[in-house]
Amino acid sequence: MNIEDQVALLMQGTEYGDEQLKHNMANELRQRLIEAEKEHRPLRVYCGFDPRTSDLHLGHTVPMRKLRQFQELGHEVTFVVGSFTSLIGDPSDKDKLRPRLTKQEVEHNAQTYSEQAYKILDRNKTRIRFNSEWLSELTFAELIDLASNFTLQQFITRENFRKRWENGDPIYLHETFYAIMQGFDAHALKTDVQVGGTDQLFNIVTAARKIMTSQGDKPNIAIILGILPGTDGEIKMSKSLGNHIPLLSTPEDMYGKIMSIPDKAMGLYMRLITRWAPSRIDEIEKGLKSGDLHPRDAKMSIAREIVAIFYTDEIALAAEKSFEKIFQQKDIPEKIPVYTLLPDQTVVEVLVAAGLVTSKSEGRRMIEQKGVKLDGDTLNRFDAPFPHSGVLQVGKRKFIRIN
RNA sequence: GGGCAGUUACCCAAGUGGCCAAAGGGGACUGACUGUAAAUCAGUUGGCAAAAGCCUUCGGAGGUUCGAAUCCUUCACUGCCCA
Repeated sequence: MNIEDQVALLMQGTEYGDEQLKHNMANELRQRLIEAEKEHRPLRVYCGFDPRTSDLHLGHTVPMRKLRQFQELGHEVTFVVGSFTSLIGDPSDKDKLRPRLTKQEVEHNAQTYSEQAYKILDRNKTRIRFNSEWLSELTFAELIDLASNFTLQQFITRENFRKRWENGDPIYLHETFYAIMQGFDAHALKTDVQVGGTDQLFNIVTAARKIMTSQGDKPNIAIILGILPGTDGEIKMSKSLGNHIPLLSTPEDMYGKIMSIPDKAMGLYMRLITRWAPSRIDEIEKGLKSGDLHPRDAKMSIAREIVAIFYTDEIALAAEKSFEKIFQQKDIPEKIPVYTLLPDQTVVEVLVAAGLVTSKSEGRRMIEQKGVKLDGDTLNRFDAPFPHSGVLQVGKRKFIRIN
């Protein structure tokens, strides 16, 4: 791929909050690509991951997709596990109990994390490093030297610190070290490019580049990716906000959840998580604008593409068929879980036992709201004995076969 | 170290002795409408119970009271001010 096309692809989905900065980064990226080509070397690209969560969702895959694009263009990708950070423990989220992880836990999480990451990254082309390798070696004197590159004002004017400052939320001194640590990662790896979300803008653009410069390195180029909204289409995808799409969803569920995002979020989904090239995305957006392409069909192709990333093309197609059956023909899907009826179970007991609802009260509510159907007939009595075997539907998307 | 303010359900936030399972908003869920959505409208949103009702919950632990989210003591955490 020629360098201009590489730049276009690699800048796809980036969000710097400042056109000038975006422009500068694109230019630097172009220069660095030219340089690397002359030197017959790939770019060194890295992204850090916090191994604390192991239940990943689509939002976590955004930087991975970007790394994959680099891999496909022949560049060298390092997946850095933020093991050092985890060992220290981050108290900034006071609601969440964030215990220090042991070395074993970090390694275990890193393992499960990377297994999910390999759905996107090319396993053979990915290097995994733990940042405790170099961060644990730093001396206090070295830390002071690194820290002297920054002023408190730089931190306090940062939006996320400023907000907390204004709200009276705690800002711990050591939180400022994270930026320094991240910068040191880039220095230790001598990276050309660093990938991260908009929340990493400061860490990458300001901190990492400054530290690298101070250590005599060429500063790395920041690829800052936009935030993937959740199923509500507005707010950042996050498990705690309940708007996430887990990677471990079933294909049908994943497909359905993607279909439920509002139309306006399609652009970000295409740019941030599909494998599509900029030209293809342009084409779709033109079609949508002119009315030649129905938004529903566009969204269906996005859903199919995303499911195919985590499963296979065949499975994605099957998920699509199943979706069409449920929503367009109002039929039941082909493959659904099975629950075997026990003697004397009432309707609500079956709902709970089959895991369709989390409590009897919720089951009762569902029935009162006419959200429970057996073979298409709405069930009205939750205390009645379960009528007969058949297909039980709860809400729009949950089905189970009752034997 | 001292003084003051604060900690409420998934999140934000009201409530300052009984009418509080706890206002309001957001989110989530269900239904109607649709294109699957969005927007809009209606409803639900601690658990158990058919229901009346019962049980658990307002940072933790004790106490006062017929009765506590609300008063007292103490512990933990947070902020502000002073040192």
